Amino acid sequence: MAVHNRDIAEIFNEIADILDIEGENRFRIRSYRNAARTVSELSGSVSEMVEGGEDLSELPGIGKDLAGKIREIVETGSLQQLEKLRKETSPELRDLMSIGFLGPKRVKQLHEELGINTPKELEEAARQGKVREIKGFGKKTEQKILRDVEKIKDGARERRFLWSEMEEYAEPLVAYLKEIEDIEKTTVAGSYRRRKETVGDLDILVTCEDSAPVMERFTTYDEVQEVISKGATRSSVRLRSGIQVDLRVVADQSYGAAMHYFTGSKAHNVAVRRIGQKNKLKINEYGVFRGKKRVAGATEEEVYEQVGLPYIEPELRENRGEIEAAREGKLPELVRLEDIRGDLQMHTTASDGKFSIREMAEAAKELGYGYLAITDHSKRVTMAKGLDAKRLGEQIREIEKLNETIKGIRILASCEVDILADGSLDLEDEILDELDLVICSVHYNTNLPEKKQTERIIRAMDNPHFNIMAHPTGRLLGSREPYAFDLERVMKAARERGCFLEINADPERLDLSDVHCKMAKEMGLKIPISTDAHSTGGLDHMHLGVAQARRGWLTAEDVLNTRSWGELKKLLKRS
DNA sequence: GCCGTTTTCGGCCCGACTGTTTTCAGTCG
Repeated sequence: MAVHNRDIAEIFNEIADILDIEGENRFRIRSYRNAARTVSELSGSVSEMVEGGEDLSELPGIGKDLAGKIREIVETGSLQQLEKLRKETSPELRDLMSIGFLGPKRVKQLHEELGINTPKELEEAARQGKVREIKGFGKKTEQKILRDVEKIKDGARERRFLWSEMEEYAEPLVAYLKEIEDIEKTTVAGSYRRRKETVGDLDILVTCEDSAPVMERFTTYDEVQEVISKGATRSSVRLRSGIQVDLRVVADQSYGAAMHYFTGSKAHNVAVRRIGQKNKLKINEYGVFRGKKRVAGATEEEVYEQVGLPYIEPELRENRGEIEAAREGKLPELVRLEDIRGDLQMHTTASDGKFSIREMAEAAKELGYGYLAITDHSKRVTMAKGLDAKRLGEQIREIEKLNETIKGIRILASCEVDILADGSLDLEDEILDELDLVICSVHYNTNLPEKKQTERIIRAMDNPHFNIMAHPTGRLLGSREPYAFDLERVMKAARERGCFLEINADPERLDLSDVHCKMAKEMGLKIPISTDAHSTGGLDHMHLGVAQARRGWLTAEDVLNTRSWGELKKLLKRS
């Protein structure tokens, strides 16, 4: 059984939690958490690195000791140290930490003084009024515990929202806050600004002189269900949707420092501050300070300048090499929405789309594109009225006619052809030969063993008509895991054959992920960004795909459809 | 447990809010 990066990260996180409750040295605990993060965000497989004899201590945050532990996990599937810890302690206490404001110290207290191990026992004790008797706990804490235990039972676990879902909450709230006269700037920071594909909560930054009216307006917003905290510079609320929103108010002269601080990521901030520290600078949300003297703070550019770095785009701030790249002047100039010149995947009424070819073409023209590819499903996808060779032939003829009447944009004849279980394509070569390009995807037999799935896809790429693999991993954010296959091998195969893997800009897919984009880039594989629109409105999702590409370090050069159709055609041509 | 342009020891990012206390620990971001 292969050990995945996630398994290793989970073991380290569990060790960290147990040590935390045990009251171990907090820096040692941090080391385990850092290592968990490093491993889980790595694009390649740690197991394969171990098998390939690579030196794991080269990885950031992983030294000789943890490298040895990773090797043990890969080779045996478990870690002696964790098994021992589980025996010596009460590992179920971990669950208690998932209750809001209960951290390791309080969990330990509850365990030692009341013998509490589970949320159920905690509820009992709180109901009987035993919790308030512990030193440091009180009536309010006891009530909060009862409320939170209830929430856990309701299954109302904190969830992450799609970026596009979050936008629907963020924009109206920002507009609402901006109605206050004295407000100078209002910006959503946090992972929303970094354009992470899913966002856990909203961090809003406001600059103004007097914070009181802002806090008042914020905490009385009509979607607020609960005010978690309310202070002079910071307040937190929970909306009815379950989203937590944190609002920070600072003076305008601190805007840049505060933006930097609240945009994160945490790991990026820590790294930047560490550089500051070495240069005798203190960096906080109010500015950059040398002793007591503020030397920067109004803009983010200033903050970076003080630590000797150029401005780093929010999408890159994950401490995944951007600081080193910045230091060496090797930051990529990220692709922008304006660079996109065409859309290479969409559906029409011929299969499961809502609009005609003409309507899609006119909408694409409105967006300023030079071309669009019509990629209805092939016949295997019966549910979506997939096209057979005859109907596709008719569509090709229709497109030819439309191209004569609609000026200023070129409609490309294409198809989203299913990759069948044996790796053959769902349509015959004769008809594929008539298309401008061919998109291929897996919709069925998604649970083949990893090796078979990988070979199936690569076999499909052996067909010289295969140009682009659509939604390559098949994942749906929050609801479906990627199917099991070796993406790295598929990428290598694509590069060898002149095929490509797309970023699907559908809000639920965003497939490839940021990490996979970077992996492709490092392999020298260019990537198209397509919307997979099923309506004219769906074409607007392009910005989501571009954001994903930016998070994956892609430049306009790295993205296929930043080119004219003439140039693109040459790149698609397989020898 | 990691790490090094103060390099093999002695550090490890920084501040706000809450609840319970009476000066601060715990937790969070």
